Amino acid sequence: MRSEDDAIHVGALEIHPSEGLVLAGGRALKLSVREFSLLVALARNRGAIVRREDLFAQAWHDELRPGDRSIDVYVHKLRVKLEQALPDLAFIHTHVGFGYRLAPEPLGRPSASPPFHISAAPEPQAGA
Amino acid sequence: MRSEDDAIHVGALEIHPSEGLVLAGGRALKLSVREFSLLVALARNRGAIVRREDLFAQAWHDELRPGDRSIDVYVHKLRVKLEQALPDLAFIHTHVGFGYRLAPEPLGRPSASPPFHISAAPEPQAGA
DNA sequence: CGGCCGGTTCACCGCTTCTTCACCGGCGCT
DNA sequence: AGCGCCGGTGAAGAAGCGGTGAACCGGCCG
Repeated sequence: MRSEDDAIHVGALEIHPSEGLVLAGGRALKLSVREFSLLVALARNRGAIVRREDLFAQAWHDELRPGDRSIDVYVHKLRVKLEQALPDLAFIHTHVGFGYRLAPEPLGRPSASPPFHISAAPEPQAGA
Repeated sequence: MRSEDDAIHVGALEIHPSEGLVLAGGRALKLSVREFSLLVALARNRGAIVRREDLFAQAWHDELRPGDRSIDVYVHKLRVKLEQALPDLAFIHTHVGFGYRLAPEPLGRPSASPPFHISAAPEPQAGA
């Protein structure tokens, strides 16, 4: 009750950066420190595409070295846990060559009427 | 007796901080002073993740020294007594790297049956 | 005086977490 | 068609953190 002032809401996700707590549909998620940091970094820029370097800087407090795949691994871990908590929504979206974007979108086609429009994003949906 | 104003309810737990009394499913628990203080500290922040330093400050009224494992030991003692009183619920949850959280949750993995209701606004946030 | 009880500290151990590697499929480019 | 870039994913290995039983201590009560 006291910790809602700093909560970030992303769809059914409720993130409390200062507490290390994430509620998914009301249920507490069990995230590791890294997973949580990464989610917070994405959440602070929710709706926008965040570059890998920025994510690493915000979540690892260090500089991303070439060849480091840590972010990919943790994005995957986060996706797994989020999907298991909220199976009907996709939260973390990949923008190849740009970075990741956090937003609650229904599975399947996120393009019926996307609230976002990316100017130069090459959407990989063009079926051959 | 009926000081309900200061009673903290956590699932089947009923905690009376000012009386030193804890009822688990109606039965009184026999807790030591430390155990009780720790439980109260957790209960006052129920649902939230409480850092070890904060728990120690609230329950021991002292500053947690590095390497002090007292909290771990007492969390364990509490878990044993709580589990023996209410075998079907887990109350104290560990969040590695963050702290502990008090909340009644069914054993196993929280999957498709939330222990509590949360009116998480399922906003598809499409409109805009 | 001896036993009991609660609190603290210690030691060991198992699970969790983090990092890195390897492999794969998709895609654009040559 | 072949190649290289990029991200997805599973796994291995090492390190960190927390769980747990027991020893150790001091106070209290019988």
